[in-house]
Amino acid sequence: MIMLKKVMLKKMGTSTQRMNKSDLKLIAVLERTGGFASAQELHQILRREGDGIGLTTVYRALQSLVDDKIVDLLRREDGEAIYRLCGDTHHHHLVCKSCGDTVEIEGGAIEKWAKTMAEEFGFRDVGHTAEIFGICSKC
Amino acid sequence: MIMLKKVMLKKMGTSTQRMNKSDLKLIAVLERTGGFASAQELHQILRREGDGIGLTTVYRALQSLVDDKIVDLLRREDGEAIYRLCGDTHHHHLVCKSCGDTVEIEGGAIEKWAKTMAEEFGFRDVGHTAEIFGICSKC
DNA sequence: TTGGAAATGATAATCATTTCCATTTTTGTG
DNA sequence: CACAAAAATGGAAATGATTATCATTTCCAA
Repeated sequence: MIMLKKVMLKKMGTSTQRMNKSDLKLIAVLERTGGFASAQELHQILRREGDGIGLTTVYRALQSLVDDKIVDLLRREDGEAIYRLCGDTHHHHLVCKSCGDTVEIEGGAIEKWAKTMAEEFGFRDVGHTAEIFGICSKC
Repeated sequence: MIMLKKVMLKKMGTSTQRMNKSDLKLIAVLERTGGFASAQELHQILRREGDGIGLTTVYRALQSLVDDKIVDLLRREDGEAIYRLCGDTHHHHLVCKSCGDTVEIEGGAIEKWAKTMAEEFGFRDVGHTAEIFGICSKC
């Protein structure tokens, strides 16, 4: 798994902490399933496969992966958290409120806007979040 | 209240149902507070003002306003539902990660970006969120 | 081997949101 | 005005995701 290696390197490089077994399991499932999945769903998948991992550990691993920017956290329409492996580039999302379909989009304008605004108000060390949601053409 | 009238007409026009007292109360609070608010917060505000409205009713009224597209439903980062009047020109925030100070900023570039992206991918009925985080000059 | 730190997972707690249901208010009609 | 039907209301309990607690287990360096 090329992706898995890349991800591991990324984490080892940016953090002093090692990646633990649970983190790896979660990454593997997310890779395999491809799309989004909630913590509950990921837990069920692992259980179904005979893994005795606890729900608590799933939440903890996901949280740590999100902190390390290895996994993206988004929200379903009902507010439930859903997770997905990040790509390497910083991107934003266009999410369908109805079917959950997601498109990764360019955010050049946003980067510029964030930078400009931060400068104007004397902020430093800035980051930003930006998401667009609507109804996709299929729905 | 010009806005209030406009909103009422909109509702009466698109629905056979009349707008009830609770709906009006919620709209009034949302107008007054201007920004976003969660159901719990709206309930507290009304209670604080001596209104004995029940939490259930607040949720019901908000749901109905959302159905009638009078109110937008968004999500906080933690998944809690937040509501705002549709058509409000909304602003974005520049938040200091250290002291919590917040500046309301213009988001013209974002609005345009969101619209462009949505069109490009065939999405309709779109909204967006965008926040900038950083360290302010005082910190 | 061993001592301590990190990881784990069952259970309980938390919190927003929904569901249920009995009561109250509103509405239309004679 | 009176009255029955319909709509609205709100308290309490249920639900479901997420988080906190804590005792136990695993890992690893010395």
